[in-house]
Amino acid sequence: MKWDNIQELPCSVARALSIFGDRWTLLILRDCFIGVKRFDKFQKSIGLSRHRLADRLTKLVEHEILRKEPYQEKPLRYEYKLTRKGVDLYPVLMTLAKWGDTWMDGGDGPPLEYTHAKCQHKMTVELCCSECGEEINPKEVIPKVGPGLKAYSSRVKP
Amino acid sequence: MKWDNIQELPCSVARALSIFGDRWTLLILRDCFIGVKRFDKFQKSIGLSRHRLADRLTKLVEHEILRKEPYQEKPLRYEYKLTRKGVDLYPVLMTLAKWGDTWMDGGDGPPLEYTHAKCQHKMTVELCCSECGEEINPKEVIPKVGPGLKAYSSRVKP
DNA sequence: CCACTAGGTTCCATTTTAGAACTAACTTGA
DNA sequence: TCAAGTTAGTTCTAAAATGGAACCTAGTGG
Repeated sequence: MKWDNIQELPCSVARALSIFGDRWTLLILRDCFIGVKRFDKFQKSIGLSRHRLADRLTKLVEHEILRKEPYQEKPLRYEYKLTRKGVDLYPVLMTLAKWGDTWMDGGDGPPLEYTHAKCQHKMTVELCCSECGEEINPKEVIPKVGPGLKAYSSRVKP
Repeated sequence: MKWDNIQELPCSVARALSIFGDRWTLLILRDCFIGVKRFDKFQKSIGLSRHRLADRLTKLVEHEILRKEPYQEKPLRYEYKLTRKGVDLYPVLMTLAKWGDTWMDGGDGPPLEYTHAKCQHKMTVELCCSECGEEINPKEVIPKVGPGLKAYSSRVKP
């Protein structure tokens, strides 16, 4: 299976990863959430080659995860901003960061700590049920075939 | 910057991605959560080359995200099981899946739907504050320098 | 005029990957 | 007993992706 075919699988994880399942894209998005907007800033912050960076930014714009907006004319310059679709990736980044904080801190504690403006406490993120609000235990979540998988099956072997 | 150096950055997202920020590893872990345990099942389910699969499984075992356990002797065969560290990746997979369900369903609806055994409702996952339990809005989370970043800075330029 | 900034693009050597074929150590059925 | 099947890999090679340096374009500041 080639990477380019992965987005056709009837799996939301595979489809999401077809866009940012590579070395650098999620680091670019992490930077977006901490306020980085310009080409050179991304490059210095992340340390990837300009070549790759240009490529990834273009891809993110194509997928409408970032939007290019001019911030000056003469010479015309753009900055990259998260769209709604991009902001929606916040839970992915935060759960990744929490896992890294827990398992990869090298004994030094988390690189960043977070405060919740609403309740003013130092916080971490938790995964909760949209219906009862309780914290999720993986064993208590039962996956069932949904409409997307049914539609796919009927197309593949009708 | 080479990929091999990424895990040394003082960033939990980068460190986490140094293990599974590639094309296939998160798909292997997704399969683990739906009960896949054996080499051939992974290969058929995901469609990556046997070569890559062997490589990724070895890496996941080295990082103690999976554990190899014999399920028969003569010939000796192992299966791969999630460790505690691996199970802790559940929120990452579920938030990825939710994003894919929302933005990449191709109009067919989600491939899988989930029921919460505890409350018996069809559910999605939400990101909540560990302290006040309210749903997280990215704008209300304030990151501050933590001990991990301080320790790193004092090592790099003391 | 010269250096500098910002945002790329081009080129090429090195790395990584995909896919097919091969191996090893058994088990099963005819 | 012997061929075929199962499971879990490993080896090989061509093709694709990557990293890094140099170059380009369109300005600004001195």
